[in-house]
Amino acid sequence: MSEERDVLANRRVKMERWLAEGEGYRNDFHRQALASELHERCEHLDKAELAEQGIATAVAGRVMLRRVMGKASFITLQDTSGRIQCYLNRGDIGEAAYEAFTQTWEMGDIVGVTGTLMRTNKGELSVHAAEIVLLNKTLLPLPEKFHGVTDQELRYRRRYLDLIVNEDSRQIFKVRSQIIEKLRSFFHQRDYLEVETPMMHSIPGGATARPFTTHHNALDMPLFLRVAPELFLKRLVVGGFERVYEINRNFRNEGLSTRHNPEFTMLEFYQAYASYADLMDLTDELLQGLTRDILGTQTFTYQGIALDFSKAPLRISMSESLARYGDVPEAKVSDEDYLRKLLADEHVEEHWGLGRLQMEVFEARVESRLSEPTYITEYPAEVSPLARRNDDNPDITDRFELFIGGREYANGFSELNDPVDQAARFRAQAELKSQGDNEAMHFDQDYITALEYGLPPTAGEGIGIDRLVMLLTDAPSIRDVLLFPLMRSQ
RNA sequence: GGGUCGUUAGCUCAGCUGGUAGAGCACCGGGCUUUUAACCCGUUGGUCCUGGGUUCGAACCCCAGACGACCCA
Repeated sequence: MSEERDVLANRRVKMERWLAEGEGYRNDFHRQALASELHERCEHLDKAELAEQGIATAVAGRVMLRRVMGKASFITLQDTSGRIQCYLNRGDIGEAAYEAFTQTWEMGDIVGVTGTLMRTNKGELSVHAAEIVLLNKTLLPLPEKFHGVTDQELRYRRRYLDLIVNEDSRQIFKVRSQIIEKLRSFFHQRDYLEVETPMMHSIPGGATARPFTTHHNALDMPLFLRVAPELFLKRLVVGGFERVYEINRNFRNEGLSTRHNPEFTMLEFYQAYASYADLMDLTDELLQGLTRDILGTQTFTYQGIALDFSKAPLRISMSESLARYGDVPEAKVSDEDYLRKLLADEHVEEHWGLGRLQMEVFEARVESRLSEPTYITEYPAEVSPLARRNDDNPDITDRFELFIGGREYANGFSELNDPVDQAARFRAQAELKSQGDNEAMHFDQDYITALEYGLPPTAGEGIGIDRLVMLLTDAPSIRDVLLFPLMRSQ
């Protein structure tokens, strides 16, 4: 391979030439406009009007396209807002600058262009350059200019390349930011206080999930990355912050899939003097507002599944859902032996009671069939260690989960505020843990103490933000909505 | 953990029944003063994922492995 023909060596040579002959890494170029601003501002101006007005501007960005035609050239710059074309004419910018452009500028370089706005014969808005500046060079070539990066792994591992090249990907993360902004304003409008609670827990709690473990050296103490903020948020309600929410990361030591990343973002919110039914109403409002504001419509498709958020989701109880979607005869819904037989192919523990069996059958046979938005209510107490028991039936709780397209999006319930019952439920969880269930909860005495000071009647809910972003951006994988998804190290 | 598919030039991809590899873009040289993935002419560029095996001969067939995507659990 001859040196001059080697792409990488060539770029190094040009970099050295630029450092030797150019102005180096300067940081005094002042951009006056973004690409999108110029397009908006000049939308209604034709070629003659632009020529007459001679609007001066300065743009900066990365060179994405380059068309050299002898003594004149076009380059297409990309900035955070979009793309703008620049017209470089040797007579206008001078022979030396034009020579530098043709000899040392490359695709991917970061440049500044000062000039006046014009429209080409074909009607494209362009900056007619008076002065051009090379602000930084790329040592590595960008991906192919038309196809970009299509290799999924490379898109995840080198997200910056994906972002440079794929507008769709940039759009997903802009929408993600908008969604989070909307969520914050939704809760602020309703007098919720945004709080941050610990990510490092000495006793992991708030969800049945396996935690990551770590260690604090100075205190010589084991610590766990949180699996949920729930128990801390309820301590705050005990403390008198009657409406709190947190948007932050949770960590669960589970496998990776298109729906699971070990760290993921969760919204949790708690409202005193509210019930789980109030939160379903609130969630309806939230989703209707989000779909309207983000998508501009309440009917859309996710991965080909038609969804309609203009009407409130169905609300049906778990046992009802087993009969309606799970092909469980109504008379058998509470028949332990029958349910156990249904789960013959699954992992089943001898000590599981009716509630756990119903939950397992639900997950195996019902969940994936809940295509249109549906709340499942009346979860068994056995699988809901933090939820308030139902007044009419102590074996079930005032809890719901929201399913859309066969996937869980939200989990909410009236909070268990009876410290004696909560202690008993913790003991049951600890017993499961001692039997080898590493997803079971620990006994959290400090949380019981907090409850003993009195938690007002409260309802709380968690919504997975990543899944919500997937839903609203029609993304097939959670990795598409995480800037830097966890990847096996190379 | 199981199944399916994939891995070929810097990038995006072809490559037939097994006969030792091609295109476009990028790069290099030349031409071109309103182009649009600019164009035209001429070059250059390969650990065909890795290791075995079959064969006169393997990118291609077989075995094992690595990595990835998707589906299932």
